[in-house]
Amino acid sequence: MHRFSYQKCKNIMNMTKNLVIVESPAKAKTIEGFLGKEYTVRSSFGHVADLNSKKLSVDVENDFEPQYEVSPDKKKLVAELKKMAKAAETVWLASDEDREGEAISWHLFKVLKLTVEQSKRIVFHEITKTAILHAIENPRSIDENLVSAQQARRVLDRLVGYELSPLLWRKVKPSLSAGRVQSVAVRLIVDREEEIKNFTTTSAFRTQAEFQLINGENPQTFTAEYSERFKTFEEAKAFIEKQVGAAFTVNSVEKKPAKKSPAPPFTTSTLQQEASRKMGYSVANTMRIAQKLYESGRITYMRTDSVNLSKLALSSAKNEIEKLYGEEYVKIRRFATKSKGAQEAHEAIRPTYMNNSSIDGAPEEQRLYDLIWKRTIASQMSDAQLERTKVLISSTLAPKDFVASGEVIKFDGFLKVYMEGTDDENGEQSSGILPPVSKDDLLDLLEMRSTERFSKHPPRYTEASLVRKMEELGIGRPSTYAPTISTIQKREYVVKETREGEKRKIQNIVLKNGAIEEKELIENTGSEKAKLFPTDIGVLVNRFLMQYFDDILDYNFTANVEKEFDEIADGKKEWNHIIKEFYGPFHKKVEETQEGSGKFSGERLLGVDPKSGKNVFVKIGRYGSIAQIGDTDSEEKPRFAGLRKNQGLETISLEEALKLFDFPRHLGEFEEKEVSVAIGRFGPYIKHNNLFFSLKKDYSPASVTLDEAILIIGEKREADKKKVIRIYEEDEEVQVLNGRYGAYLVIKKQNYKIPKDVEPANLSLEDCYAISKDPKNMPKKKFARKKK
DNA sequence: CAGTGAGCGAGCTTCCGCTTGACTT
Repeated sequence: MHRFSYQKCKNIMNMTKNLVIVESPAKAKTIEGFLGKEYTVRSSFGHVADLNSKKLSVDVENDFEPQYEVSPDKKKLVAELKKMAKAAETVWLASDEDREGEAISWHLFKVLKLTVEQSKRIVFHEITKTAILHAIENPRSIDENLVSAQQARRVLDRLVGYELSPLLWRKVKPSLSAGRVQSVAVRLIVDREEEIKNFTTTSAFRTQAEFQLINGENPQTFTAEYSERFKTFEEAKAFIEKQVGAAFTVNSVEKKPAKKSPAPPFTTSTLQQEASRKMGYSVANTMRIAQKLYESGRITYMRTDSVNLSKLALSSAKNEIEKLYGEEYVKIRRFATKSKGAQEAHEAIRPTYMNNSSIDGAPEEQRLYDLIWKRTIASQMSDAQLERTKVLISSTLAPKDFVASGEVIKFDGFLKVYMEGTDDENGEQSSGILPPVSKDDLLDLLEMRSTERFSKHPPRYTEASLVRKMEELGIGRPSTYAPTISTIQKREYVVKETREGEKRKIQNIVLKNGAIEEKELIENTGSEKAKLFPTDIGVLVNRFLMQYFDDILDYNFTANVEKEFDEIADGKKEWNHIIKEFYGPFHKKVEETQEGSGKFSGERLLGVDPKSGKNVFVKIGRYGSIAQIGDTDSEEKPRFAGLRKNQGLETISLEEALKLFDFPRHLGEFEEKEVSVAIGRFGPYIKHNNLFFSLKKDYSPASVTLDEAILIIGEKREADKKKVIRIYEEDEEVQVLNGRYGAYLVIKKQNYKIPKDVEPANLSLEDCYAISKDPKNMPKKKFARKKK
C-alpha cells in the first residue's frame, strides 16, 4: 500500500512505518510477532522521565509544578527512540492502561517530541493477537485527566517522602526514610508487636474421647470432643473421674452436603503468599524466579493485580482439563477482583501455554511454574462436593454431648489438582472419615483425655502476610511490594528472624482401662520462622511519626487519597488543588516539628549506677541502641556502650545495662602487648597489638582467660598464613591472598581483582603493580561511607 | 564489613511506581 524508495530501504534498520512502544521488552518481542513487517515494536523499560532524585523538584510556590527530566539511565534509550520516532510515520504509544501507563505515554510524547497527528494511544489487557489487532483499530488520544491523577500521586509521594525524611535525619538519626507506603508497613509490624506484648495467655482444658462401635464389624476408631471446656485442672479432673464406668450412645447423626470452590488465579500478592507458604520463598525470591519465567515466555506478566484470564486462556484451560481429567471436571469461571485500588492493566499470572503442565529449567523455576499451572487449571475446575457428618454422643454420666465431625469427599473436583495453603499455625487437623454409625449405637470408650490448651497471640507477619495486609489496605502496588519489604529491612526498621521457642509444661489427664493417670507434657511455644520483628529504631521512628503525623500513618490515608485521585481522573477536580489542600497543613506541621521539638532519641532513664552515683540511660545513638552512664550535659564526659543484639530499649534492665560496661576487660600481656576482650557491633572480640580476633561461640567474653586468648590469637595467625599465596620482600604492602571468591591482590589495603588468565602464584611484583593500574581490576566503589 | 557512639558542622542521606540489567569484594 505504500511504496518504499530505494533511499528509505537503505536505512531500513532505523526506518519503520510504524513504531510501537510498550513498557516491557519481553512484551515487545511477543507483540512484534503478532504484527506485520510494517511494525517495529520497542520497549520504554518503564518510566522514561521522573523528578530529579537529588532535589525536591516540585515548585511548591508555583502550583506544585513538577520538574521532570529524562531519567539518567534512560538517556541513551530515549535518544534512540527519538531517532526512530522521527523516521516513523506513526508512533503507537502502547503502555499499560492504568495511571502510570498513561503517564508513561505522556512522558514519551513529550520527550520524543511527538505531535498529535503523528502519534496514537492504544491499550490492551491481554497479549493475544486478537487483542492487539483490536487495539490498533481503536486508537484514542492520551487521557490528560488520568495523567493528572498520576502527577498528583507522584507529587504527593515526593512531598511526603522528601519532607519527612530530612526531619527524621535531624530529629532521630541520619539516612532514615519515611513515606506514604513504607511508614505504614512499619506501623503494621510495630502495632502487631504491641498487641502481642499486651496479649494475656489463658488456658483451658479440652476433653477428647476415642470411641469404637460395640459389636460392630468395623473396627475403626474415631475421636470426639466434649462440648464444654474446663477452666481449671480441678474441673477437668473432676469431670474425667466422673466418666469412669459411664456408658456412651450415639445420640444423633447429621449429614450435610457441602462444597469447596477453587481460589482465583494468581495475582502478584497471592503468588507471593502461596510461594511463601508452600515453598518458603521470600517475596524477592519469588519475584526473581517469576521474572525469569516471564522472560523465557513461560508465564504472563508477573506484576499484576488482576484475577482475569483471557478468552484464549480459558478455552485452552478447558481443553486441558477435559483431556487430563474429563469433562465433568470443567467449570469455567470469571473471578472479580476484591482488592482496593486494583487497576487491572494485565491478566492474572498464568502459564502462557496451558498445555505445558511442566517445563525444563532450574528446579526453583520448575516448582514455581508448577504452582502457577496448578492454580490456573484448578481455578477453572468444578467445585469439590463434600459430605460433612456431625455425630453427637451422650454419656450416661455427663450433662452435655461429645461431638465427632467427619468430612468425606464425594467428588474431588479441583482438589484433584490444587489446594490453597493456609497461614493458620495452630495446625488443627481437618476432620477425617468417620465409620458408619447410626442413632442409638452403643460405643466403647477406649481412652479419654483432658489436655490443657493455651490461647495464642495474634501471629507476627511474614513478608508475604504483610504484603497481603498491605494489599487489603490498598497500600503499595504489585511492582513495589517486594522493594518496600526490602526497604524497611534495609533501614533496619524491622528484621526478619527465626527464633527458637521455649518449652512449656501442659497438664494432661488420661482415663484408660478404668484407670486415671495424670501426666505433664512438654510443648514448644513461641518459636517463629522468618517473621518480621520491629527494631528499636523502627519503634522509635513509628512513635515519632504517630505523634506528629498520625494522619499520614492512618491506615486509611492511601485509600482516601486514592478516592481523590479517581476524582482527578474523572475530571471532577484539579490535581494541584488536591495537593494544595494537603500540603498547606502538612508543611506547617513539618516546620513546627522542626523548630518546636528537640532530639527524639527514645531516651529512657533506667536508674542510678551504684558505683559512680550517676544516672544510667538507654537511647538511640548514631549507630543504634546504646547505654549511657552520666548526663549528656555534665562536666565529665558520659560513658557509652552498645546494646547487645537481643536487648531492646524497652525491655533492658538497669543490671543488664550496667553489665555492658564491664568491657573492654583487660586480660594481661602477650608478647609485651596488652590483650583485652570487648564486644563490638559484630560480636565479642579479642584485641591485641591493634589486631582483632573474633571470639567464637565456645568462649564467653565474660570468662575468657589470657591463656585462651593467646590460643585464639595463635589459631588466627595459622589461618592467616594459609590465606597468603605470595608476599614480596621488596614491598611488604603487596600481597596475593586467597579469599572467599578465589585469589585476589592487596596493595596498601586496597583490593584488586586478578585477571582470570593468569596464575596467581606466579605473579611478579611488576605484574602486581600492572594489575593495580588497570582500571578494570579496581574494586567496585562502595557507597561513600562517612570517614571519621 | 569493622570494633564507633556528643562535640567542630563539609556534604551526604530520602519518596513511590514503572521497567531490566550489571554487578558479583
